[in-house]
Amino acid sequence: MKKTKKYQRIQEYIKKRIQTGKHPVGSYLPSEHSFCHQFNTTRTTVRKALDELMKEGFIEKEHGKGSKVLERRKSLGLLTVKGFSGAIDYEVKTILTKEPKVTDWDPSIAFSLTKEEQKSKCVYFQRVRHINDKPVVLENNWYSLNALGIITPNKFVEGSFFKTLSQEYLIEIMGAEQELRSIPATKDIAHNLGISKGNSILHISVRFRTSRAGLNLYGDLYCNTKEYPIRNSYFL
Amino acid sequence: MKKTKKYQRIQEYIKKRIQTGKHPVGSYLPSEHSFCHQFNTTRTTVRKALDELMKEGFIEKEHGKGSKVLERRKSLGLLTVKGFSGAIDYEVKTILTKEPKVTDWDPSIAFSLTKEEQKSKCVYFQRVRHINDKPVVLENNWYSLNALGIITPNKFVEGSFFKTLSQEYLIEIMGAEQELRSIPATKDIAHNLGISKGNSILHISVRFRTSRAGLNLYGDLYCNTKEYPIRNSYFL
DNA sequence: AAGTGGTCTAGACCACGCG
DNA sequence: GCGTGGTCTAGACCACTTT
Repeated sequence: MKKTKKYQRIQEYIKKRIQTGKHPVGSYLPSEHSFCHQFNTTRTTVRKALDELMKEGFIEKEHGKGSKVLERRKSLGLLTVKGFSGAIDYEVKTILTKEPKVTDWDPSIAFSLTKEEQKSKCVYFQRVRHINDKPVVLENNWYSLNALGIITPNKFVEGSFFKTLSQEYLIEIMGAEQELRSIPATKDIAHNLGISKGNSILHISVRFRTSRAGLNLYGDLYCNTKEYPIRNSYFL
Repeated sequence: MKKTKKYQRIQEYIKKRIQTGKHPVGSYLPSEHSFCHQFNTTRTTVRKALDELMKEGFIEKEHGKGSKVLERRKSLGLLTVKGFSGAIDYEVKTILTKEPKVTDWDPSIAFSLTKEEQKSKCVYFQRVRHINDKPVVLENNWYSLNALGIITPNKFVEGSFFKTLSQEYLIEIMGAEQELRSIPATKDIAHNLGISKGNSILHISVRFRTSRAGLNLYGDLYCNTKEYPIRNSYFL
């Protein structure tokens, strides 16, 4: 009857414990040996489970010490799974300019919606990211109401939407697609970012795919890159 | 005496054979079993070597069939290790507008050079990428003369600089850093891209780190994203 | 049925970090 | 010295693809 693989069950067990705070960020997991006892298996299998968690960015291993729980900030293209703000490596203050509310889908979304999404209303909210008290990124977010329901911002874990999804709903980001364009600022964008209409800004459209069936997160970011360019690094 | 790990030796052996064309793209590697005989080891070790090659993007596995050699096009941020053009998923024609030549370093490079690089002259060349016979990306490239020497474009493998590095020099890309800015086109850029001065374009500065000590590849890309936005996807 | 990769067992020894 | 993770052996059985 059981079809799931043993290493996957162990992997999911540990992942859930990390997501629900049983193993806080910075702490060490129990040793591989003790997992072997707990699950009546061998190190090969336990190590396979831990390898997968490492690939997913939940832990890192330290030779001679143990497996340490990481803040999940795995790079995903320009952005990170920790949140939209991850692309900017300065101190960022976030101001919610439009509270989450149910609306129709915005036709400006750069990706084609699934049939399920088209049948659903969507939840929309807007935020502005500030660096040194100057607005730098204007950010629109959408997701399907049917797939998740409305999440009120006062429920945000540490103010982060992605952290809330992971820790409260056990939803993880699985992948993303994005489009980048350089455009002149419209009057509205310019007003929000405190710049002049027509200034060059970076427009990033992104779709995050999640581990919950039918749930995608859509984002539309307008970045003033004049003082704070978007930076990131990659390693193979 | 021997310090290298067995799986690493197997990994390097197979990688070299892929890079030198002994296992062409699309073909299947010998079976895990046969590698076990060849290296007098067990499948665990062979599989570890193949796992690493999979992570590096050289192969993929097909259950019941074998390990297939891939065209190495692993995504690296916006770009790909196959080449700068990888960020644009249309048919791209490349025109070499300035042949590789030895010059001083351009102060416009967005990254700080290493001491070694500062002591060396650099090799510079410029290309323009066309889509549907329209110029879309203007690309400046630099690297340290001392670290590699000058590579003449008629030696480019299939016209690709990165393929040349991999197949002729066994140099692989290890990582990259980049900065993105939205800027108005200068007169020179506008001229090269056939647009008007002041139009919004995307400026990408990138440094690729390679497996050869002291060799970084610097790139400066000016992209007209009006008709062809930069697209990419990621999976965790 | 034969051959491939995927999972798993039950050990062994080594390299690293720390008290 | 002890506990940790890293490498490796020598098998077994399963799942998938092809003939």
